[in-house]
Amino acid sequence: MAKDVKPKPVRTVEARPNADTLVKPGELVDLVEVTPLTLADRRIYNQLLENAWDAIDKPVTHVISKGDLRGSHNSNDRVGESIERLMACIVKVRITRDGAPAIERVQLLGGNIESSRRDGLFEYEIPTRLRKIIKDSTVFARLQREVMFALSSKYALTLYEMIQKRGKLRWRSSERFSLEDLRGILGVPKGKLTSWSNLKLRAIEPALVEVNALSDYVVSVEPIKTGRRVTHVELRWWAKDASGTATAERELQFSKVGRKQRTQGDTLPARPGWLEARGQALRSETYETARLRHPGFDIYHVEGEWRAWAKDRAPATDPDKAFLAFFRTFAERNPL
DNA sequence: CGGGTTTCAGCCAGCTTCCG
DNA sequence: CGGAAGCTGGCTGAAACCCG
Repeated sequence: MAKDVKPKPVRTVEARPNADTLVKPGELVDLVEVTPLTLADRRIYNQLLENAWDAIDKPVTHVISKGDLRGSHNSNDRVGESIERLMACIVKVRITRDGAPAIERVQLLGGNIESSRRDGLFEYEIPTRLRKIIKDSTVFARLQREVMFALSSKYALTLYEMIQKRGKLRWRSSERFSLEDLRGILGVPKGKLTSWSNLKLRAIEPALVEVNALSDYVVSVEPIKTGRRVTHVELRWWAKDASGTATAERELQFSKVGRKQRTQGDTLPARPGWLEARGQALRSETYETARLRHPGFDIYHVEGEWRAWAKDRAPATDPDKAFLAFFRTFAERNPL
């Protein structure tokens, strides 16, 4: 550890959870490789981290009631299985050490004791090396517990964590991943979802729908091709405006029954790839406005028409307004 | 023809209901 | 009350289908 450190950036350890949020080290989100964990496992692990947070940097044994861990399941039987999976899980963590990239390997969970009483306590330790990772964190994610518990797809939680972490990074709002990295980060088991189409359909899209509906960020994933093959994706995100955040909060109050219908009806489909090739996406509010003003129209089709129309003209000073103006005339000329 | 998308049926986890 | 059985919906790979 270098002694002559410059002014330190915010460190994960300095961020304390409050009633509504819990904090998870940013580095843990970028799992390069992980043995498959279920959604319940991840939730339990986050609970354990939060519970230990006040003394996370000390070599002590933490204690939590098993009742707090079992979530909605009406017995403790699965807690033990989750704990075993967590202990067996060895993660490779991509870190920066003295400016150079490095890979660190560590178990998620140290030794522990599970009392056999039904309402018993669970004692556990955070591995030393993991504590060090937490201490060295320069990026942190603030996880809203309510959102975390509402997410139902196992990939949605991971995606949400990624965005929470990256959302704090003001100086960028997109990042490129190779498909292989993305599978690793999302925790897709080895050998599963090997084709892009299946990966998109089964992992990415369900996760996007949920995260967009329930978090305070809007997220999109665009495929990037090398030749004809999709080899990378561009992950973009931006903060929702106030009304979007309010909608997400309101949705969290509802039962999750029927959420699928509501969120799907409420979320714009992803911008198709062929449009991407013809110009940069407009602001999300613009699409939202267009959708509200002209319900029933295929927004991306109209955008295509607009791009074709505008191709030979001087670029508009305000493309968003120009598009909305074009949309109005288009809707008048082509009533549904 | 290569590659992406849609559809299908099997499988499994989680939840609810039933029964002792 | 606790466990077993049954149900439901999501996840999955494969195969059919579609497109440039």
